[in-house]
Amino acid sequence: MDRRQQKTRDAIFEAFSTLLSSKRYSKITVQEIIDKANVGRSTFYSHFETKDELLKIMCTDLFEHVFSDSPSSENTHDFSLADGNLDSMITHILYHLRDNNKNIIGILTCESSDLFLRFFKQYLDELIITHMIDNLNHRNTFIPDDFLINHISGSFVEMVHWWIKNKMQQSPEELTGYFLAVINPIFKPS
Amino acid sequence: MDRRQQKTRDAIFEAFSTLLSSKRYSKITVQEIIDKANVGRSTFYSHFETKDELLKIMCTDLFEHVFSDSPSSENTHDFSLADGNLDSMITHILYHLRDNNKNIIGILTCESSDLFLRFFKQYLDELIITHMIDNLNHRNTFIPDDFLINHISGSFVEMVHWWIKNKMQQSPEELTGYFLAVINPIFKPS
DNA sequence: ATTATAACGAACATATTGTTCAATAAATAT
DNA sequence: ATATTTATTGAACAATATGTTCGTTATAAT
Repeated sequence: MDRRQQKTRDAIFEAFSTLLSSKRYSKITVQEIIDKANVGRSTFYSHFETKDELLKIMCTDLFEHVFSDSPSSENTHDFSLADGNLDSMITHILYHLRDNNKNIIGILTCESSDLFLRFFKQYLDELIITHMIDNLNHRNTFIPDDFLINHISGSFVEMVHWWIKNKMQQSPEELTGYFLAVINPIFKPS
Repeated sequence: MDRRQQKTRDAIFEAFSTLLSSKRYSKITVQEIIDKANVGRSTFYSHFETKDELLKIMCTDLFEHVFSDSPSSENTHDFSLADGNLDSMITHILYHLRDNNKNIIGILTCESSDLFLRFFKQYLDELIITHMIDNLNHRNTFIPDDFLINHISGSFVEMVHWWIKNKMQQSPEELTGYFLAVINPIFKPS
């Protein structure tokens, strides 16, 4: 990729992220972004069709980074709740979210986190479907699969939302513990 | 309240709701609202400062309607999970959401439901804090109260989101069953 | 019938969006 | 090193949205 392209792209990401940390997404204008990024108007529109697309691409970039080197992709397709696979996977994801200090600090700001978390949940849904399908099959409850999937990914996202809102005070390990404590009991025989 | 005020207010709510069911909130303009509601521009702005405020007021109206005559407000402050209080309360809320055919159909459309659900969760958080505080105290886990509150209200909201997305196919009673099946086990001794 | 108050609507300044295009700058290829 | 390709620039543009103002008209309340 042309160095010039990369430069403007980075500048736009950087500017957008900074803006996101200080004000709500809906209140940010393209004008502000290009002012802060110091790129021409036409340049912005040659990179991104709209502000929405910019956000989506930034989110996708982050997710790919977070999930690409996650333990699950290296090891196995088994997320069984018994062993520590799910445990380490969750911890890993949380570390990525917390320590990603590239362009993502802003996007995680609670003021604008809703959009990010909505995209994030879509990713999680698919992740759970492909990796936890065995767990879901080997249980005997009346709860539909897709309800359960939605519940797990939804709980995760709401937890991250709470975490961000609380300035990420808890360690990833702590959070993982909390999460498993509210999710695991569902699968245990009563 | 002056009949004229009520009329324009209703017309705006109605128009806004209709628009919400056909397109995303962020894409709806004040111009479209006043065109469809057939009210003057200055009239709109004498009622609502911004589009955001309009949404917030519509949501608040709905919540007050949903929660005002809920079982909990009549009977007791005890939401104990043992008896059927929580059960009937949840069912009641779900019925309200499903059968409210005033101005709310649009706002529940999945395309725009995020904002609604975010407001909704704020309400739920407070509801749970005031009504379930005893349940939270009488358990012995390492999970912090506010994490648990967030988990419960978050799970509820994500469930409603899933429900709306699936065109509300399940009955409120079914949904309540699912919800209790994923929440109750947390409180049971392992 | 009188008074008060809402709605109207046109006009206004301001801001944002997304596009176009010729000129300029910087990268890549030969 | 030179030529060629490609990206950026900035100004100008039409189109649209925002939020306000104010005199006029219509409709409630008393």
